[in-house]
Amino acid sequence: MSLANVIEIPRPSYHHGDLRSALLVAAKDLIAEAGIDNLSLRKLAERAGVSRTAPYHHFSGKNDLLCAIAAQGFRRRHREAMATFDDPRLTPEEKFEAYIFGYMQFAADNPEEYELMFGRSIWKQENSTQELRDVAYPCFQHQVDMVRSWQQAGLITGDNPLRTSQVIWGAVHGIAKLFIDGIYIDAGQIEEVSRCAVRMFIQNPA
Amino acid sequence: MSLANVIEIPRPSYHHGDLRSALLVAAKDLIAEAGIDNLSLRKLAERAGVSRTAPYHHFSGKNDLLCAIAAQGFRRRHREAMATFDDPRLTPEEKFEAYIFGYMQFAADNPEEYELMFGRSIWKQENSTQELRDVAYPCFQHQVDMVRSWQQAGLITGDNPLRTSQVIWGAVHGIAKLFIDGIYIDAGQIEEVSRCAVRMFIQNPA
DNA sequence: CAACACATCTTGACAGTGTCAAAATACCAG
DNA sequence: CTGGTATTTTGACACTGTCAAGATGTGTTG
Repeated sequence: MSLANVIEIPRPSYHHGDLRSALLVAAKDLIAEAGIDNLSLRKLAERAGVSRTAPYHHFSGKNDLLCAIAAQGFRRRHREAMATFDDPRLTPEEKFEAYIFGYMQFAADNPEEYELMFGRSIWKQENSTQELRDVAYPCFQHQVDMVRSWQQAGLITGDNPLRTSQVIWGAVHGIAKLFIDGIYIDAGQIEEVSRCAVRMFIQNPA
Repeated sequence: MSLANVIEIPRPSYHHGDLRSALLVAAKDLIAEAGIDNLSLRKLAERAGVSRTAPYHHFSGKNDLLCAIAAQGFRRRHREAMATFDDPRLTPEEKFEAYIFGYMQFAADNPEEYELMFGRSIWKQENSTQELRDVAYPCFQHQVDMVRSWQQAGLITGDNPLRTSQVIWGAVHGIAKLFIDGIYIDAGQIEEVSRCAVRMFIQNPA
């Protein structure tokens, strides 16, 4: 049993073996294949080889399932971000650049998953699961910590790390969204836009 | 007959009087009341007092209707942006500030409409209507023109106006999205974040 | 004025969705 | 083996968008 299984699969279950994680895998496949809109509980159940309402014994509803998938995405992104930020071979400036480019890469590589992770459906009202919040908030906090370190290194301006982080995150998030949604920014421009963003945020680029 | 009617209502029709614009009005009401997800063609038809399939004689489908509503939003936002940018009493710096704050205000005042205008549903694939593109693209172009003028005034950095515009627009768009979707930025922070964004983008803030 | 063409609207229908209730099945502890 | 419980299934309901076919109103033309 691999480490990934320990993390993703909390309990082995009875009939199916482990329907819960099987559903999560099938859901990610469906999303990657044909987009978030294409994911329906019924198709999902059919692909997993179970009845339409079987998923309801592992997720309280569709929203619950979506939150679980999004939580996986946040975990993965968080790992990525920490890996590059903790790389001792990189200067603060290289780390900042890697953060921006890494963020855009993540969004470009997993557009549908990104759409879900930051889509309003799982966040608006009280839709977000406790699990999702527990996973996502540290991810958000890490961005603030990174920004604070860049400020202390004199790399970027701004006094309040939280506000500065919100602006920078807003920028990468907005660019990613415009790109993913097919509004105004296309694939060929994404790298140049990222570079432009890095230049604009770094102080004294001379 | 007001100017608005000349713009919004292309043709008076037969039975209902003008079902097309009545549907657009009812749709905007429904969206403002209970969100984009709450808008269904059937509820819409019922509110307009017609049968379920009547709207299909004025819009080719739901996507077509959504595009038409979004187009109205772009027209309104474009008018707003032009009005403040063409105000001769404002300095370039004041115009830039007014643009950022005006953008956030528009998003905050019409969250559901904003969600529709920049939602992926009407943009991805080939969903966008010709009318929508004809209205939105000049709106996008205007942002580039504004950025160019701010660059020429030495207010903001960056050589390529298009790239710079994409970054700045990405920033305001991303902040607006994070706020609207209820992720990490709440109503009390929005003004401070906007101010922080202005400060970060303006060159030599000393 | 009558008749035709056409725009407009309605009724009926179909496949698809999320979700609940109740019945059936499989598993484990006693 | 037996009882209880976790798991799954079948049936059902209210929705959704959309199409086909028929009915009705409107304007134009002969």
